[in-house]
Amino acid sequence: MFQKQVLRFLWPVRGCASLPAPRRPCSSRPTNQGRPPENESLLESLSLLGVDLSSARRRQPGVLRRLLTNERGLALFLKSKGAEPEAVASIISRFPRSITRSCQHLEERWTLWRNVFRSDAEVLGVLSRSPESFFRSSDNENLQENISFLRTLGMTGRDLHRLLTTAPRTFSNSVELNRSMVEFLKSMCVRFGGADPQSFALAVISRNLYIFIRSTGRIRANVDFLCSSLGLSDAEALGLFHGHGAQILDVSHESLKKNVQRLREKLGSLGCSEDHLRRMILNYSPVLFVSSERLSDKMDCLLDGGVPLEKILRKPKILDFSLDCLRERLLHLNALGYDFQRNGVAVLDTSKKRFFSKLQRLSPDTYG
DNA sequence: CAAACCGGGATCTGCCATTTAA
DNA sequence: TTAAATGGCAGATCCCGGTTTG
Repeated sequence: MFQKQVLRFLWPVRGCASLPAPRRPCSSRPTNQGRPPENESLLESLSLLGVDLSSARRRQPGVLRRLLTNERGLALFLKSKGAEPEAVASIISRFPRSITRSCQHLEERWTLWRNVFRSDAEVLGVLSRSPESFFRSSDNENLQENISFLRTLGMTGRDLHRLLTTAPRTFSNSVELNRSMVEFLKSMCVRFGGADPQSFALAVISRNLYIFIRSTGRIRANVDFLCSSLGLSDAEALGLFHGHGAQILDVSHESLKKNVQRLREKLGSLGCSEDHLRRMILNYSPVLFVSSERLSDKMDCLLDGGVPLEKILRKPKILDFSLDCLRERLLHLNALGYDFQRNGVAVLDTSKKRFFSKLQRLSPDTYG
């Protein structure tokens, strides 16, 4: 109890267990390149926990020089939540600074995360996957503000759960950063003449859970590029980004440009116009996720398999499926003399189960 | 009834650069 | 000055099935 008070007095701002490293006296010169040496007993203690020291050293060398750390407290804490020793070692190896958090701080942060999740196991799962997301910030107040802010926006418990599970880094962003992303999304809505910026922002977030871990600069660049490159009207842009286009906002800007350009070239070589390109992307913009080489191969595969180009342009979603999957299905369908022109291509955009029951109906003798 | 529409699930971290704090 | 905190980046689908529609 006494010790805790002392620590809090010495480091009242952040809930940190450790003291700042004291000045080294002049008489004992630092040994390696003017830096104080690593803390030998800390290294021992970490080794005992199974931590990969070289990994820790490579990532956050400063931590290994600290005189006061809380690795044992952290290990006990995580164990009490159900973590295996290997998981603890992995967490510390990947984010060494985790050992500088005090037990009280850990309890607080865990509680805040736990309120969003359904069980300790879920928290542990995400934490193990991405230790950095949990530990990178020591600001629990900011975490609380983030949760309040997102709730105020109108996000439900389920939304928060999806968000924290999928993109846990979001919750370690400063609340100002998240707020500015929301403001940016609202301004997008206004720019395109939308009526309800708030629900537009929520829709984009719900369709693209990674949005908060992107920069507004990237999103803006992608929006501007798509609008000008495709010559979108306000209404088209609004509809696109509110719908499936939300997903493609966080593709890296260079990739997006490249994929649009390659798609443009591919369609051009097939005799399509700019308008075909525009309509294809508006029909299913996630087609821009497909890497350009793969996309070209898939289109060739479909065309060779007898799928009319017009059908592909109208339903680019079939390009989502793997080359192997498309080949296999085309093989089956061609063997049965399936007419894509007459019967459409929706049969390619189904689950395996549905596809084979469809085949069965088409040819009970072969597939029954 | 089957086809078409539509959205969601898994996973997406680990590293570097810059700014801030002590 | 060092280390902590924070922002930002690269990478580049595939598939399933509930619900609505015809």
